[in-house]
Amino acid sequence: MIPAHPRSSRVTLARVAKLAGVSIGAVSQVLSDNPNSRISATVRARIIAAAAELGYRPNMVARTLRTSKSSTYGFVSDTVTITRFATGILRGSLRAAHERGYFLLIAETAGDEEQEKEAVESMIDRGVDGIVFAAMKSRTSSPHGVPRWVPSVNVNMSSTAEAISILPDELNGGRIAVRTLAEAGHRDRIAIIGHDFRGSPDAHVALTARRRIAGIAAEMADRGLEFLDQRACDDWQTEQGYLAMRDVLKHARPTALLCLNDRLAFGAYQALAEAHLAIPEDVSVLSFDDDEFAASLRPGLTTVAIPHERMGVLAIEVLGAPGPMTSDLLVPMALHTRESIAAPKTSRGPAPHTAQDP
Amino acid sequence: MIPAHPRSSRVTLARVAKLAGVSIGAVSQVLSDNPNSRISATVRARIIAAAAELGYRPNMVARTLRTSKSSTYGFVSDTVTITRFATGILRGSLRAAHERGYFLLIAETAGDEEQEKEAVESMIDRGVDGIVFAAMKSRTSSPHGVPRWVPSVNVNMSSTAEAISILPDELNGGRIAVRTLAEAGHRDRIAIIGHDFRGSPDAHVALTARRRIAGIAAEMADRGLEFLDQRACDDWQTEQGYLAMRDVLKHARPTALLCLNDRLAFGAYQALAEAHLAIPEDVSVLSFDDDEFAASLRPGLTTVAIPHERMGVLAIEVLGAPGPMTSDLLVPMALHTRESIAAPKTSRGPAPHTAQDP
DNA sequence: CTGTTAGCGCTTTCAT
DNA sequence: ATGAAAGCGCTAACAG
Repeated sequence: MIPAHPRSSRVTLARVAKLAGVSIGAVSQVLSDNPNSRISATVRARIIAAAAELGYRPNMVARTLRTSKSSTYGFVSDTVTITRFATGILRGSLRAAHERGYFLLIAETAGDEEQEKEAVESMIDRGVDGIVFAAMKSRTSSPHGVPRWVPSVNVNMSSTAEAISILPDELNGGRIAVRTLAEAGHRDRIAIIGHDFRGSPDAHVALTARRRIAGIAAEMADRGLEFLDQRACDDWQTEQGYLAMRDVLKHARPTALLCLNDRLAFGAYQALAEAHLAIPEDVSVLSFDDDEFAASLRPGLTTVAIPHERMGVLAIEVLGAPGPMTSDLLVPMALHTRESIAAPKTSRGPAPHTAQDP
Repeated sequence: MIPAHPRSSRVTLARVAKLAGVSIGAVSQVLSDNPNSRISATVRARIIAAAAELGYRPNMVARTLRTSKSSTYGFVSDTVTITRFATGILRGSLRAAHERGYFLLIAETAGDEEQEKEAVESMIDRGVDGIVFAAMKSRTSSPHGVPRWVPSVNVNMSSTAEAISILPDELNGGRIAVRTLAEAGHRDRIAIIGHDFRGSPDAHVALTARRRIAGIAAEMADRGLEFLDQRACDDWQTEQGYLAMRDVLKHARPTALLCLNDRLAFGAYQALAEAHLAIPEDVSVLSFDDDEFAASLRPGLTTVAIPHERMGVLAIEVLGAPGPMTSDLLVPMALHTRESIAAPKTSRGPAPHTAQDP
């Protein structure tokens, strides 16, 4: 009796076996490329032909049940969507996963620990082979309650768990920024927005931002440079950038402006425009992140980009790697050059590369 | 002999049954809330207690194999990430799915038909209960090769397939835009950027955009209004907005500007600033989409928003609905009011709501 | 009312 | 070299 099956009539190994005139086991061996099993070439060919004719596709659910291997990773983030940061990571992971024949099961937790725990459990119930934790806002995450036998990796968040973390190399990013400005010829008239290097470190600043700041400070020191002016911002949003820049212009006339992220720079652009100061002729602007709108600004904003996608790719590679890795991964940040930087008007030509005291 | 199981020792129904001193079947009935089976309250309590004590979690893979129901939907899009549009839909779907205990399996196809087909097949291999197709760029999609017995729904794309589509109500959105401007008092000096209403319809314009344009035209006609000036743009990017606005200003001096999307408006802002024209005092600006940066502009851009999230939510609701729906769903667009609109300087006060001929 | 049984489709020993 | 058979963990139909 042929039961009218619910899911239409998906082709199973049994059907292929019957058509090829062999056993189910034999078909399985051939179609799942089992290495240690010698099936005669003729039979093998017959099986493959039968499978093709029937349009056989393996039932991954059954295979997963049998092998405890699902070709699926979980991807949990406080915000998967919204910001370019999160979507960049997702994009990278998606691509890397696809290349390996994997799919991603997504969950968004809004930073809520309970939701995260629930998501992780549900994912494990569904047999994921590993989980990537990504974060926008978090500084240091608490352990997410992943059983030891489920591989996991943290992206853009350092965790107290034993899993490894993938982070942008903000320290070097900060250095790159200062170097870029210095090599364009800016030395004594650089202003910075987002942090006050004379004050104590902002308590609210996230971990990675702190490294960014440290990198900037280090490179400034190495070159014997000091900021002409600096403004701390309690939040790195457009509005604060606008306000801070207006403030700066009341007191000083920088040739270059370093913004701690693109949104601040966006605000600064507006303040600069209001003051009828041209970018980059009057003041060069450099920032961090390479947000979506950075290329749409006029002139295009030169910025030290966070390697979102690369980080997402690495996350998948780590999950797929055999042994547990030991140390965190620092992914290099790269300068995305657009039109917002020029040599200062007053002292033309690039400055010498070596540090020089005044 | 207790085999050292691979996935640590996940608690199974068998373990719970043993602890509770009942059969596996009984436990299954209780824990999966099988309605038609009368298990005595005492036994039921004993089972629940045992499950709790052991921390039992159902193996969804096994359950799926048995029931052909995975509590998982596929989400395939040409670009899941990058644009706010796509991520908004994803966000909505994610939330709605979560509320129903569902997860989303994601795939990004870059608009490639081969990739899409492959993704769909792989998802079905994994037993998804339905698939949502979302699109950024597409106009009309070809059928995606989904078997009839897998529910599917299209978001922001009309398909030739028999699945229903969820689309923004662009026609009304266009009307809202014109009405907003008219009610603010703008009548005879409205310029528009992105399309030339005197020419033939731009062949390259996507389907939804075409409806947007039709809505604008209809509302203008209903009110007996005509555009002071208009510029077609072959691509709705920031740069074209800037160029178009500069052009407009050479010939005309509008009191209001209608941009066919936010990026064009962003460019127009820049041209307006260059011309030392203040928004909204000198010219009001209104556009469409509510892109991420719309709130960051200065002044904040008033825009007719695409209901991304709502569309994403509806997609999941449609998949979960019992019977196949018949007609497409048009989701209303809403005006997001910010600061870019004011009454025109020349003729103060709102215009009468009824249309009036010149 | 409860326990036993028969698979879902697949992989993997183990006999032949 | 190939086929038969035993489950992975669960649900649903059927005995008891």
